[in-house]
Amino acid sequence: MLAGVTIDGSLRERKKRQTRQSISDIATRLFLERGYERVTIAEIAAAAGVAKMTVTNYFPRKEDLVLDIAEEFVALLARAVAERPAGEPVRDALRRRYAEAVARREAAVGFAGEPFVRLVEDSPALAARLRELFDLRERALAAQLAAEPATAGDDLTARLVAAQLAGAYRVLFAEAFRLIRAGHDEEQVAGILAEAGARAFDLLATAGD
Amino acid sequence: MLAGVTIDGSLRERKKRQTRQSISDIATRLFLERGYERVTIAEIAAAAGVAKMTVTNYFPRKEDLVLDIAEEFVALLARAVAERPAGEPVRDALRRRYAEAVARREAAVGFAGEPFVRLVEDSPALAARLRELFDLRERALAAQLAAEPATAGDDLTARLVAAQLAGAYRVLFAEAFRLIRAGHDEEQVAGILAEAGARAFDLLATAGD
DNA sequence: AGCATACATGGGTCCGACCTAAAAATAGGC
DNA sequence: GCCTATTTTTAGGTCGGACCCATGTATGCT
Repeated sequence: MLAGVTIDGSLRERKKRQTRQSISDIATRLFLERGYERVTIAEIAAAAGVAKMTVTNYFPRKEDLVLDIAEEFVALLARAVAERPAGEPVRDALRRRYAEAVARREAAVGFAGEPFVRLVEDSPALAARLRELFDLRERALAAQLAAEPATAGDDLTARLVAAQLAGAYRVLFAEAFRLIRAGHDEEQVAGILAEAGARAFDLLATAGD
Repeated sequence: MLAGVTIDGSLRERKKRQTRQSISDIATRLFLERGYERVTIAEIAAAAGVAKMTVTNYFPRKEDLVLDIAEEFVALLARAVAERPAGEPVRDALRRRYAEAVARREAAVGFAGEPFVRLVEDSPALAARLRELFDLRERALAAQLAAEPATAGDDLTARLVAAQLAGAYRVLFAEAFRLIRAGHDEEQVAGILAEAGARAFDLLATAGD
């Protein structure tokens, strides 16, 4: 409790992770088979062999069963800025980080299987949750920029710059989904996005520093 | 029917508008009194003296009862671009239109009473709907830009530029809400926004043309 | 005036979100 | 190893929003 780090190897922790993973896997399978809105929480619980409330405990909202990378997704840009080498302009750091994410086929920039892409884009609830995540990402970046020496104190400018930069990432994410839906394979998508990313960041004014 | 313009003075049309307006007014009053989530559709229907389904017929989603300016809100930017004088750069048109909207205290750029602002921002459902409207606004602008001679054919660039421009409007809208919540009166808000708008558009690269 | 259309009604279903009390499982002290 | 405190899971329920249907009623058109 005090030493809250009840090591993640404890029986309790392990079982929790197992239960969580099992629920998530079963839910994903059902969603891909039949579509997001046509699977109910009760069905997932039944299929996973747990109580309805257990599903809700692990995933407060149904959308969380699908979009389970929230933390990483939201923090991506703020982290890239915070961890950049001293003296590097913000825009350069984000351009670099984007290229890296594409090279690594990271989900946070839009890499996913076609069925998953369709699942998310065809469901109003999931699309709404994705918008919310983009919004949180932009806010996190704005907070980080406001804490930077260069922008310090000027919150409005920080928010404006964050909107420009996060906006580029968001459009590129949508482009990734579009390409995947159009049937391009991962390698093609990566190639096109690398070039699109370069163009996107060239378009941006040298804002931030 | 064929000459579908069954003039809006017909009895049927008038009654429809009355019913709609009456439901909307009563709903707004209840929401401001008790908060969005603590008023049910059934209560609104009862207070308005109509059937539950009638409320649903006019306002398919509960959020529509509050955010009833969707069409105007969504079209604002695309329209400003479409209707600008020949030869005027896109960015200039939007800068001009923003100043005009502020001068006119238009709701589409964030002018509203403080209770209304709190109502919207404190409700997850309404905040989500607002995000959706911003998204639709950006898409409408992107579509308009893609149809412009200068950007024609390059959809990705159109989407990137639209994100930058619509992003500025979105941040300025949030700033308006923030100022209103902080207790500034309409005149103060207008003054601050006029200046903030100028800064926001200065920050943007000369994109679009 | 009469007929087709469109609107409103009431009665229902379904599901996600949430609650509560109690049961089951585990961790830690002894 | 046992007992107790804590955490996790369970069962069964309420509530509200979205939706559907058949029916009734009012309006517009000819």
